[in-house]
Amino acid sequence: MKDHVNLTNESKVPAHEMVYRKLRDLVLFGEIAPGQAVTIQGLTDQLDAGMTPVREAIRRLIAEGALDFMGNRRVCVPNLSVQNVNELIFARQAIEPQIILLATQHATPEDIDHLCRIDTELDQAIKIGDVTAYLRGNYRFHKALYALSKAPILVSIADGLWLRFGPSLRVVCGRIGTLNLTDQHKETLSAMRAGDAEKAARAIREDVIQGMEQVRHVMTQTA
Amino acid sequence: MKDHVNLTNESKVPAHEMVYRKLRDLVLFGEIAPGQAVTIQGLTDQLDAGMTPVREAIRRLIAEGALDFMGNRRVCVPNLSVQNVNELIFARQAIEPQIILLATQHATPEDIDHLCRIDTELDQAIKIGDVTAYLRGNYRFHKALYALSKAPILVSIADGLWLRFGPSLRVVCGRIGTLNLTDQHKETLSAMRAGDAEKAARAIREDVIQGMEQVRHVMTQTA
DNA sequence: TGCTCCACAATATGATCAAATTTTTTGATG
DNA sequence: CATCAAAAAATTTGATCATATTGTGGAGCA
Repeated sequence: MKDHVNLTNESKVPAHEMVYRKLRDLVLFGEIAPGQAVTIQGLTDQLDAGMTPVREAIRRLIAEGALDFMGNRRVCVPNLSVQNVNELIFARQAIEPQIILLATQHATPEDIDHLCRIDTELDQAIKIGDVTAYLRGNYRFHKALYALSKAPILVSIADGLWLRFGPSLRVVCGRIGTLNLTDQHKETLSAMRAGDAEKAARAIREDVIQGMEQVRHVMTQTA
Repeated sequence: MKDHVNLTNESKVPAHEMVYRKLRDLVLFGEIAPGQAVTIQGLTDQLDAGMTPVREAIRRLIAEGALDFMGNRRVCVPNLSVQNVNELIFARQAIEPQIILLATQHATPEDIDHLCRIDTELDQAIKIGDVTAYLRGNYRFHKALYALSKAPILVSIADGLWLRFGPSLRVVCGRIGTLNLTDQHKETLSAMRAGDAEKAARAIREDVIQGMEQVRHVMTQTA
């Protein structure tokens, strides 16, 4: 009688949560391109889920800024304007260094080892030019860093920002290639290992600004 | 012909949007106290709306951090910890001055007159000790300021922060009384009128820190 | 070009099922 | 016989779906 297995989940997570996560991933990693429309019925088919869970997931993503509610009941992944990118740069460089400052204060050597492993995978993805692996790995690196901060509100802000510029990162990679990507992960990690929170924060600020400047560069050309 | 008025709306705004706004107000102005539970069925009765719109509104508010999704499918208005307040202070003082900087650059004399009128109403509310009018007016003042910035992403972040500390402001007012409230609205406005964006930003930073310190003070005692 | 009408997609309702909490019942122990 | 605890029933609440309703964009026609 309990054999009605819920096809997609471990019968623990509700469907609307499941749909939310899938859709979030689709947007965050650029699998639904900026500008592309999103329909409720399209998603009920694509993710084969009911209509109610899909509706709820879309509302959540709209509230987080990952989707845009055009006036006429139409929903799509937003295109970033140059002005938007400037706001994102300001917000990230204002928030993330503080998160890393706190993270450094809480990080154990094991935590830092874990971060190093993620970063190594990242380098590998860059070397072989696997864009999807790079995007996911880069996000995973930053997320792991956030988790150490024990600062849920700041993290939720930073997460919301990712949802906004994430979709454009695939475009950026396509334009400049993974090999030309730079980051400050190594510098951040060595500062963290040394327990120098201020220095780690400065390194991440560099990392953020470098990355976002590349986005700005590409967006300026496109617009 | 369209005289089938929908009791609550102008037959233009969808029900889920209507429910969202009402519920948002209820939370933002502390009419649902921090810690208090929120049930779907309770809201369908209280706001007399269908189940689907209520569901979507709740999801949105959860995504914005205004409501908290406790594990067992239970939802409530979050209680702020001292740690949370510290995060909020940091985030507000990092973001809002930039918004006001941009706002000052776009503000016309008429805009500033409008802000002055709101601030006058605010003083009135303080004088007669009308807590609800004070809370709403204070929010209205900051919102009007935000609107001038033309920076939608930064504004949505700031708005999200209000949703988190707003519920506690009523508690703060109850504790220290409206007459002991201080703000830097006059200083901000005169700097804006003089076109000194930097000074206006500094004034708002003062305003934010002063206000949030009062929250921290009360929360420290309560916890 | 501007109008009417049609089809489709989104919105909203209420029913149904499942899970969780609360209350009641019952049994064991001091 | 009273008290407490564990189990079971009942009620409350959430999740999901099928379906009805409404509104929007576009096709067809003047």
